[in-house]
Amino acid sequence: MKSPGLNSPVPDAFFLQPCLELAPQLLGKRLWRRQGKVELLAEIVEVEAYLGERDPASHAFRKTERSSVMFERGGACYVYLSYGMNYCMNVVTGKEGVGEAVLIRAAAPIGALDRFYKNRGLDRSKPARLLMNGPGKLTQALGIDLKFNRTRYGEGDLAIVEGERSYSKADIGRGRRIGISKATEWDYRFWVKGSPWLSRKET
DNA sequence: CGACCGATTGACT
DNA sequence: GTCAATCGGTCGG
Repeated sequence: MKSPGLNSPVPDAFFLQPCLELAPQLLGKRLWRRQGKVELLAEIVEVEAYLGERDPASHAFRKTERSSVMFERGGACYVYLSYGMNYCMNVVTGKEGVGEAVLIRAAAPIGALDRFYKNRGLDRSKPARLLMNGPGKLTQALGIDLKFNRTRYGEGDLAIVEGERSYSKADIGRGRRIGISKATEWDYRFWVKGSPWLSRKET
């Protein structure tokens, strides 16, 4: 039996919650993306929370031109270029003026995989788990780039929509964020326990 | 304006 | 496990 509202956009109030409360709730939600005539879906399985001025690892630690989108009203999309090579996508959370966002690190592809392989430039002989098991791979698979920065989820060709289920605390793993050099001890990463689509093996 | 540095990835030992 | 690619953001001079 399917959940009511499957694949319908999440309500606006969802984005207004505090970042650390919202982040685990994002697990099981889906990214919806219309790319030309094709509609793409992927279920979020791994995220990281980035707070504002009290989080040295966050781009919003200082309010700059780049990070200003993180201070917008929850539901904004923050995309930035990482290492000059990959795009990373975030869900801005909280009320306007609060500089918080959730980085989407990994997702499970839903439906036909052809477009995902094509967007990734991956040969079909490669395992599907390589399609979205990292923040840069995820954006590439979905065709997300800087054009989406400062747009709002649910207003264009990109949305966060309801999935088939939400995960309880027992189903969610929690640990340190990956790839940062500051505040490395903070457990702000959340993932779906046992998912084969994570960016790395669970430890 | 020059220098440094990443919220990463893929190729390679 | 190691390491280079690559470039916009940020900051110091």
